[in-house]
Amino acid sequence: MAYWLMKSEPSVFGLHDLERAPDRRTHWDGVRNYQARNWLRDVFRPGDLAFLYHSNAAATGVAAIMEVMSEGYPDPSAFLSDDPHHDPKSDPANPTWYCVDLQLVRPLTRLIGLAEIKQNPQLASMLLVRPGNRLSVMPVTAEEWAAVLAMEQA
DNA sequence: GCCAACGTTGGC
DNA sequence: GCCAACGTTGGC
Repeated sequence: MAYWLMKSEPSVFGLHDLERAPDRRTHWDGVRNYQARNWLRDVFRPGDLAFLYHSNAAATGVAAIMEVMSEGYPDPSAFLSDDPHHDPKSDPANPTWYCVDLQLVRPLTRLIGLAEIKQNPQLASMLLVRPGNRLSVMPVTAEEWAAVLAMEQA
């Protein structure tokens, strides 16, 4: 079982939206980065857990825990001409982009802020805090996962 | 809103 | 295949 971190701008889709979604479940579509695509397509498995991370917001940080509910499958938004994530170069017969389904497990009792995460020596090597990292989907180690959750009580 | 850092594109 | 220009991400 693997752990992941998924970034989303709360003004576009955040914890609030996930809590209101049917079954508190969503299609995590629109990822347009090849490294992230490879993980979604090849590595994500049902039962994996993922942090929901709020990016580009007044308060950035880890907001919730989600569970992976599907294997990776072709991202339908790539084929919709009126979708903001439309990619005319993606061939439905050989899709470029993949997505997964995620379900809310629970919100964290408080937002674990990026600044706190950067200050935690246990999380110094977390991909999230690597300078210039622009991945919107990234793996989290079991140790990092536990260290973030330990901060929830602080 | 600024801007640094990065991935992608496209000319050659 | 190189690499400069461009667009995007995302913290601040």
